[in-house]
Amino acid sequence: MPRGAATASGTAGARAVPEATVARLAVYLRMLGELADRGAETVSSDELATASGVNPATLRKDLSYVGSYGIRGVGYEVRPLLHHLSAALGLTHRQAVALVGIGNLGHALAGYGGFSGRGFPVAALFDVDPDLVGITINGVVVDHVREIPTVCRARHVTIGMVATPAAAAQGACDLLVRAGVSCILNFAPVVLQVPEQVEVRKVDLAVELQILAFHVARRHLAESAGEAGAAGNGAGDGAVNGHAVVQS
Amino acid sequence: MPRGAATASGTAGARAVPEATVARLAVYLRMLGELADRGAETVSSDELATASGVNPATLRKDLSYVGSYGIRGVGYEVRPLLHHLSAALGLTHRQAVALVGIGNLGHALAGYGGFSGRGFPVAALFDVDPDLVGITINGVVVDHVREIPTVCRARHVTIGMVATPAAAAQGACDLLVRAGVSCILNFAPVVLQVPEQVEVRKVDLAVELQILAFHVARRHLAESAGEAGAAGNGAGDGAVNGHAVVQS
DNA sequence: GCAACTTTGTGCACGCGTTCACGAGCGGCT
DNA sequence: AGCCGCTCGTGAACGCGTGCACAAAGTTGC
Repeated sequence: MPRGAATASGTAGARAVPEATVARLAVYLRMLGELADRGAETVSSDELATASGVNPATLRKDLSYVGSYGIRGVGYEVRPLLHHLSAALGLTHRQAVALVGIGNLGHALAGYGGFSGRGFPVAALFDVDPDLVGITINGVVVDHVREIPTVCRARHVTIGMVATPAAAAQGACDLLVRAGVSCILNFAPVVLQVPEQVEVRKVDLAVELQILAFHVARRHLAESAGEAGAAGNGAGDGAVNGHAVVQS
Repeated sequence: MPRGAATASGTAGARAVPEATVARLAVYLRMLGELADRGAETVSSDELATASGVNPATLRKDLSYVGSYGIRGVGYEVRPLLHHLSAALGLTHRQAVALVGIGNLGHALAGYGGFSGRGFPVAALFDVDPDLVGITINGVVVDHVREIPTVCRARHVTIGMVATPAAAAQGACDLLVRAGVSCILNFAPVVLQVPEQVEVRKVDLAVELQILAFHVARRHLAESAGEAGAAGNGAGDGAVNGHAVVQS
């Protein structure tokens, strides 16, 4: 990590879009898609914000990061905003996705319609198991992991997903990196080591459950211990602090 | 949201553990498990932090939230810390999990060994499809969604997972809430409406990919625009700004 | 054409989370 | 036993993200 140097200001010049904003923009995009399907012409920031589960001011600020196309007194035109957001999120070109690890989770991901339906066709599948290599899932043939560099380059894969067991994840990741993949979505419960240019996002289902388990325990604790007065059915005092819904 | 009143200090008294800290504690716990399997006796905050992909200071502060059991000059004893963290995260009792929606993703989640292996046995499965109701996955029979309230109560389910299509998610969520489930992990691409006491976490795979796509696009942009020198074959410069790895 | 209402865009402040830096305690060595 | 080196625990500062509140701008009604 850099010390004090380069206080994030100098670099590109284009105002960097915060990570959290990018995540929300993707949600807005989906909501806009639904609105467009429903035939809506315009949306106010209030409507779109409540539908997305965020504060209206946050939404407006988020949209302002990518340049504002709203009409004061009216709201946002659904179709233009949808296209604009798509462009801002880099969805103008379909991004080919490679998936390594066709186990339990991998198989589901390979068959998941939500990816290709939203511009992310799963273009390559890999595993080491000889019984899996050669089979076809959703029209894509499973190749051996050693083919990752050649196949990924040939099919212009830009995003990799790692759904292997923990022990194999780093190796799969290394192969993807060697294939020129610069963004990786990691489902394996390990912290991947990657060169600086490569971006990794981690989705850890067991951790998600543990976070919830913590809240269950805390709730039980607070409920059995402290509560004396009040109905205890949740609302009211606000003893236990603030935000009930996280909706990360 | 409250204005100035109750500046988060007065409340319960027990220092509230930040959400982000809880998420990291779960990661530390896993790493400690691996270390214990490997026969390690002690770990320093530096080792555990790098293994978990976080700053050592952050790790120490995180651990201090749940009471510190470290030994100055030595580090942390693996086994005691592991037990202590398990207790702090509410893993002393196994939390029964219910899964609604046995589609592509749901089937994989039902068969995923990582849950029951880490203290979260999948104790109930639900769907509306008559072809699915009655079949057995990993020793658990799929029940009809209408059975959610009775079955969940009978099996002491504390955590619910929603893996239905978007249109059915809210209904499934409502049934889980009525069954007394207070924590829900939502895989459907909708913002669930829940009463205040219920906590929802969202895992949205399409959004994750879109976030990565954004970074791919930004990288392409920066690379084609500004860059003049360098090989461009992947390794090397690292000119593009700051943090490459997010590992959320 | 003017006034009033509606809704966007954004400067500002608050609070949270992360990181640094340093004091406090513990083990090992002489 | 005393000193030294190592590592934890934590107070303080920085930076970021969020939410409020208000000005700018456009639209509708008269």
